[in-house]
Amino acid sequence: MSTERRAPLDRKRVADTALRLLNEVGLEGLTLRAIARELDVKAPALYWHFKDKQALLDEMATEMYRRMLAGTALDPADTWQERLLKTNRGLRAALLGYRDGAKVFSGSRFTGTEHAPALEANLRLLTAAGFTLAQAVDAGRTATMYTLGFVTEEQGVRPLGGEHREGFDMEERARRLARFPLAAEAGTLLFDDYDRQFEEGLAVVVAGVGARYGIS
Amino acid sequence: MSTERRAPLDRKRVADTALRLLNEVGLEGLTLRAIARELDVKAPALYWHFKDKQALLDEMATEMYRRMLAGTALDPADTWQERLLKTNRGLRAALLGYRDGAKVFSGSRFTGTEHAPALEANLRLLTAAGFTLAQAVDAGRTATMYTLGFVTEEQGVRPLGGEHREGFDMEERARRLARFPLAAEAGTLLFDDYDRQFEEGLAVVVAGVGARYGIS
DNA sequence: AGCATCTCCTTAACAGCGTTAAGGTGTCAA
DNA sequence: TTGACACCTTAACGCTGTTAAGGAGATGCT
Repeated sequence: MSTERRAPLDRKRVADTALRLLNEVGLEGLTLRAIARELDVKAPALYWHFKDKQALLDEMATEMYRRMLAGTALDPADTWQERLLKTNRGLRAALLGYRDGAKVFSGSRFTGTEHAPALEANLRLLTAAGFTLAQAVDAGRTATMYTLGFVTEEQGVRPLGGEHREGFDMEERARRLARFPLAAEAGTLLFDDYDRQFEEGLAVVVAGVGARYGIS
Repeated sequence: MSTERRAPLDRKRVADTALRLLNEVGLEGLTLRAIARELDVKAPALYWHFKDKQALLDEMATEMYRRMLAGTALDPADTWQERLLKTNRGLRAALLGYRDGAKVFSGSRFTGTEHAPALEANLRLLTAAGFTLAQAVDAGRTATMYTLGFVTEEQGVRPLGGEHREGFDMEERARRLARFPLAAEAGTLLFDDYDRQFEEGLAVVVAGVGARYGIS
């Protein structure tokens, strides 16, 4: 009979475990009871560390953000275009790293101030490149909103990189849209190669930032 | 004793009622039992008309889209810029018309082919303006993803145009970010005047479409 | 007229959810 | 030895989406 006592939980261990579990069961399967079972604990124990489930989701989002920072090398010599591309590619990669990652992320708020250094660095780089502070903020937000929207949609259609959700039979779609030739032809373009789609849209946003604020 | 018999339900009546109720109770309060009560019916009755709750949410999203089309006047003489602006302003307005509108919308798929005529019209206008079909699709998608991401965030912070969610005290934020002057100063810019923010980002996207595809 | 069929809804129930209340056990300090 | 505190358990509550089974009213067939 083992008298080994499990080390006490802390917020980070809970969030890490929950993130790992998220990839196995998805957001709708991510119940407090399942997380607790994984931690060898009963569900109400989690309420000692988090005031409710949303607080745990907030911590998970913060941890996702930390891992995104760790996975995105920010070179101070980046041009503003490179920086915008890098941060948004990094954001997408981080979100795609978890099933329903975008939903978890955009439904939550960060718990600390850990996002401040990166925000500061990006604002500094863009203002140094000639943007006003307001322009830098608007540019970053526009790109971020695009990325969040894109990945949310991407993960809604293709939850973990596998099959499509039902109702996406291309042949049947083309038949239904026979009276709308452009829309029908667009079908193959609409659902293929998300990497290319994302890069294309991101390039549009970056080009727009340069064009609208007159900075190249 | 009234022998009046309620007219039988249909999918549209259910979806309409659910949309009205959504604005009173929000997505998390939108239970099948609450919807059924509103329709003077018991919850399992809804399963006669919808195979599950997601099917009802899909119908609601489709109805939102119909109302967006009805509220957006599409002039065939629009320039491509005007068309992009109009459709995305209309999309945002439609989403903002319902509590958690963006979440309902982007978590769902349309039920029919009713989106096809508008899609066809937009693709026709953009290709006539000189875009290739692939470019037109990419341009429209980029703008739509931006709008969906933006409104999702907007409604997450300010669920129905009222107060902010807790944790958005500006003074306290500035104090915490004392070591990050640009980030601190950006605070007032970050959370003010969503209309202006949205228009600015949309203008960036439209400018980017023109710049990247060389069409003005 | 009588019987069957189909539509639309009800009653009853199930497993599972987030959450709260109350209490127990181990550890460390006085 | 006593008390306080950190951390977790057991039990329960009201709620959820969903299924199974069946009943009432209209419609059509013989």
